[in-house]
Amino acid sequence: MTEPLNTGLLLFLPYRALEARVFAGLAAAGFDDLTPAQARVFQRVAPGGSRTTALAEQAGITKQSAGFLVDQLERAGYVERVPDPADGRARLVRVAERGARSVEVSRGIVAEVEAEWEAHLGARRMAQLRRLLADLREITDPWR
Amino acid sequence: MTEPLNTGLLLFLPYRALEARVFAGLAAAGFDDLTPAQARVFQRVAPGGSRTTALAEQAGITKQSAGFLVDQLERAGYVERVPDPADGRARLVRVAERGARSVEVSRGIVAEVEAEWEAHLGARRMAQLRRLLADLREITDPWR
DNA sequence: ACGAGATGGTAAGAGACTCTGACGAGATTG
DNA sequence: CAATCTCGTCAGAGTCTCTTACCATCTCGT
Repeated sequence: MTEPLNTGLLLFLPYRALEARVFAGLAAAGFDDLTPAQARVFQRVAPGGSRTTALAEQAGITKQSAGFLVDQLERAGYVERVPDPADGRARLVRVAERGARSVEVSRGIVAEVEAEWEAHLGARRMAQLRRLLADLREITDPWR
Repeated sequence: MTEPLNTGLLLFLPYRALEARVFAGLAAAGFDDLTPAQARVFQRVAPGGSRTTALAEQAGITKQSAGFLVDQLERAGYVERVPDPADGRARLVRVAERGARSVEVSRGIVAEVEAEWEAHLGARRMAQLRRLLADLREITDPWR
């Protein structure tokens, strides 16, 4: 892992840069109580709601940790839990009102950063990058 | 951050896949005492040695946390600390013997994964991807 | 139907990781 | 030489994650 520049580090650097920008922007917009760990779970809540177990798998943590973080997100008003009509054991985690507002803000920041990247790379190469990453996802993302 | 596929998530997925492979391989090779946090610091130790403060900056953590992790890495034999001849306050963190062996192993695993990616994308597009990421690094990596 | 096993979720406790604030020792600048 | 900066450490607290264990509910085979 110590050679000049392996592909992993090359992937990680822009990811972290983007994440940092989103956090700074959210904090500036009043969403300053969101921690990185909470955000990584919140980010994966599907439009129709997600089960805690599904969130845990996709975030790469145990369901206990996911439950812990969802508790905090619920207390802070980012998500709400409703019973899952399809399964009496399960509850669906859904984006709540405050969460939806934070999504709006972060969406704007992501668009801003992506615009900067596009300005640096050029529109054609930016599209190329996205296409390459999407292709790579086929063999690196266990969830589709 | 909740839309179907922002570029950040696209970057993160292959990164995590690679990291997971390296960890599994290291553990299988007997380096099973290395934690993710330790590895993220260890990964950034420069060939000639690095100062704790520099490692902290590059890993995006405080110098206290970095010192804590270097302590563990030292105890486990991955790194050693030597006085910095250029600065009496500082000590240089260098890769130790066991650390060097782990680097060899992880280098092999990274090469293996990159070969799989190349097989999936094709040699030309893999090179394209690396070039694009290297370009992106210019505006997302504060350290060069 | 009904029992066995799988699955969604929670609880308790411990350990790992990180932060803020404060500090000493050495370097740098004027 | 004095003021200031930088490297690193210590102390304490908070956050995040894990393992182990458990209950409730669903699913499947008989």
